[in-house]
Amino acid sequence: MTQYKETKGLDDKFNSAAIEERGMRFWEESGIYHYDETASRDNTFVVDTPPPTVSGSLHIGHIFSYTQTDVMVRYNRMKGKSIFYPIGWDDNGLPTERRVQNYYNIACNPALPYDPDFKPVHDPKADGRREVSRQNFIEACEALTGVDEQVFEDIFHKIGHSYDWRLKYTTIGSKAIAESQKSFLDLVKKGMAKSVEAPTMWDVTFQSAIAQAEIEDRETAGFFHDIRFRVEGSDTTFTIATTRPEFLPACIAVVAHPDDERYKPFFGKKAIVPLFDIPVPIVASEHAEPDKGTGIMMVCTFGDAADVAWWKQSGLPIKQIIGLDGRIIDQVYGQGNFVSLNPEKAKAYYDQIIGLKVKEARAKIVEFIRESGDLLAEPKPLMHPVKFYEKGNIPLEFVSSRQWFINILDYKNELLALGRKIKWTPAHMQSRYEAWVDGLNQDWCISRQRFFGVPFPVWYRVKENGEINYDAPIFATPEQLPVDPMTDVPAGFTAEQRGVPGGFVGDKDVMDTWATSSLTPQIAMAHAPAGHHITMPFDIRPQAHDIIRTWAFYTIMKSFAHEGKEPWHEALISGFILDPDRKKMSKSKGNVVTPIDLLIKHSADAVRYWAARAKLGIDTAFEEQIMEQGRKLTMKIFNASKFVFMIMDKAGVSFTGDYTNAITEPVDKAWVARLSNVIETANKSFESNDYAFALEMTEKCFWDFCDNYLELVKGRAYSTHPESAVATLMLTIDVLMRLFAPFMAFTTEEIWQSRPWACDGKSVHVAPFPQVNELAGITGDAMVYEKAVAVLNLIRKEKAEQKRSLKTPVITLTIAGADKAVALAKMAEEDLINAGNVKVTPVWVNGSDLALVECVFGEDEKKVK
RNA sequence: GGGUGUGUAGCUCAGGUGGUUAGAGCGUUACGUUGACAUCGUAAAGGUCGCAAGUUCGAGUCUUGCCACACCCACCA
Repeated sequence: MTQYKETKGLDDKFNSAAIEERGMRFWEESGIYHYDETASRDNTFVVDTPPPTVSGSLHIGHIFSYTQTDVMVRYNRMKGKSIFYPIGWDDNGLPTERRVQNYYNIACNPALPYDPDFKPVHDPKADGRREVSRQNFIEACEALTGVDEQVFEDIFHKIGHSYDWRLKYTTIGSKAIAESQKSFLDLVKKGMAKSVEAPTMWDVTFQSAIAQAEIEDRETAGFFHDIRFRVEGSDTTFTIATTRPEFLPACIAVVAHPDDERYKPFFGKKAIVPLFDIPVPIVASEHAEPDKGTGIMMVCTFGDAADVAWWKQSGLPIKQIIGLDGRIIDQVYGQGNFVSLNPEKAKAYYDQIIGLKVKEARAKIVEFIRESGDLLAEPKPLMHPVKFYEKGNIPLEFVSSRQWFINILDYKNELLALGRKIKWTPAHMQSRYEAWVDGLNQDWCISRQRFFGVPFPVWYRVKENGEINYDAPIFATPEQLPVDPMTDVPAGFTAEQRGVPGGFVGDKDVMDTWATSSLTPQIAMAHAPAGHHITMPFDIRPQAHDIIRTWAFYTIMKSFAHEGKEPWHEALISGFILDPDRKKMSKSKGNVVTPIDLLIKHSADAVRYWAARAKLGIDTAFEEQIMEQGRKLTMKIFNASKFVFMIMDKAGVSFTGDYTNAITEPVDKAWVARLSNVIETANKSFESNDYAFALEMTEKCFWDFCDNYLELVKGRAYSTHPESAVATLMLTIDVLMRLFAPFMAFTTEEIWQSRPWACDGKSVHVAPFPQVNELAGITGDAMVYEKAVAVLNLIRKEKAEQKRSLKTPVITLTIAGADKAVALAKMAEEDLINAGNVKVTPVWVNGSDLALVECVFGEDEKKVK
């Protein structure tokens, strides 16, 4: 059996570093965090751990929320459950790609063949960015994430998180890829995934489609442009106010509200777009609001989501002018859909904006309409919300392209219903989920035009004329997974047929990183030992509230599609760490403290204490003082325990293991009743995920123990009849260490292993969490203890007020109180005499509240000397 | 514009089912301990529990309205 340490007893001085070393090694070697796959599902606590993104450094926010989960897990472990607590690294996706590109100075070119001899080298200064094949690029990603992951792993070990490291996975690992592809094929089979050519939100920087969940609004400065439009066949004009004049050449219609008297006469007629002289229908539409702008607006290809929606139902021609690179496309005005009453004039204008970026084109068009007199007023500045990709800094555009979509809009009701089957802590986080599902207006676009991600298990036939036939994709078979269509060959074809007429091509996109992350339960199960009994729903999903719309939502969606039920019973939503100015801490503000420094400075248990003090879902200020408080607490736990061990040693009591018969004094039994209350509260709190309250009550009880109970009984423990007091002290340490264990994982282990009694060498973390029935038969009337402390405090207070030492002897003492109170306090008379250094037998008299009637001090012993 | 949450001592936060003079830690000040304690204790100062009504014998705790802040969602001509 693994031994915790060579030496017996506690060190002279509290040394957190040494204790942490011992704990880490002991837990690792004894394998107490290993998942037991033979346990039944009922007897297993299953956690859907969030895999942290490893591109970059670990944030103190990770430490915060992951520690809260660890506390809950430790409680459940002590309740005797087998624990399935996996850990994974989310290394798939854009953040990793960008880091790898810069770190190794390489770029991915999927057209290149794999180079088995390529070795990535950290060389950011090298000239030119070397292009490598997708497989080589992925290997480079894996190499770098491997390094990053080791750093993360070290920190999680140091903070004492109790993952089963044997279950470790990465989201770019082959099993995770296989799971993602399996999920995709299942969605295809169920008719929920389809590939369509449609306008989608497009980021021109990353040149990829993105999903609704990755969009964020930013208040952006812009200008209103009042532009004159003519009504065809008359001199009548009207004014359109727009922030995006560059869309004039892409205008397909003009709309106003059907009840808008100003524009009613125009409906059915045509408007003439200035500069380009495009005749477009003037249409009545509910989605135009009379009181916004001038009440009449242009519909373009495509200014915003409303344009897209309107275009879809109108059947009007598409006039795409913005390309995938965010520049104006080389269209020929006067041809195809680009009709004009004056094609040559239109072409002359349009040709001048071809190839320009959107902003440049806008400036140019403004220049033109100013010259032509169609700009009716100087542009008016305004601030308005504009959609951005959350990681980008150029506004999104709607661009038509072929993408894979998952149908979510048709299942909103089912997804809401599943959300209601999950217990959310805090409960109000459920409304965030509901708000998000309610507000969904796009299906989930899961294809990304990137490289480091899960490829689609799909190929397309190449027609004899060289065109790609997207209508009948060839899907991989389950046996082929994981598959890379860029290198693997579909059944029935040979490698030589790639890219040739009559042959095939692979789908070159990769999946949205959430398409993989949303499968963390399935991925974790794929990494579990054979014969495991894990099933969905999992027990808990811990996560932060910012990713309810992504991770939580997508996981529920996938679970709905694949399992037909909710992915977890409970969602535990953690808050954020705020800096002292109440702002979310972020790297860009430079206010991030690295976790490793905090662990060294305050100790692991102190940082755990800080995290566990905060309730779930509550944003918490970053306060090193709380960590300092935690450090003092661990030290106090250590010293108090050491003191109890010392008392035991001096008292020379040989303990038989039977607390029930050993604890006989009323005041001791009363103290046990106090303990019993705390045990009940702690259990109740943990059951409702309120670990913070369990900690608070435990801590309160512990200080009470140190300040009062210990002071009361230490005299008796040194006396001729120490048995009851010593047994109670031992019992208290036994109980308190287990109550504290989920929080102060290291310190409690040190003390647990150093007990001179009942120490079987097993970890405190697999000892049973204290239960009230352990103390049945011992507890007495808690009031005995309370009254005794009340009297002791009267004496202490009197000494403080007289500015006398607490050791000052009392030579006359008369205490008044109600009969009942006096009777209770009297039961602890011996301890009161000891603790108060009372030299006489106290006189008890009848009164109302407990009070000192007479209290005379003798000479301080020190001064006498 | 809709929603959720928060508003308690200088700071960070507790305050179960409404019940005596509203709590803790940190910070400040003054004493005292320092033979378990790189500590700890006692005490002081500091709060109209965001504001206003209401229910109640009684409200920090329940109801309504308002104010401020944070976040989420939407709009985004």
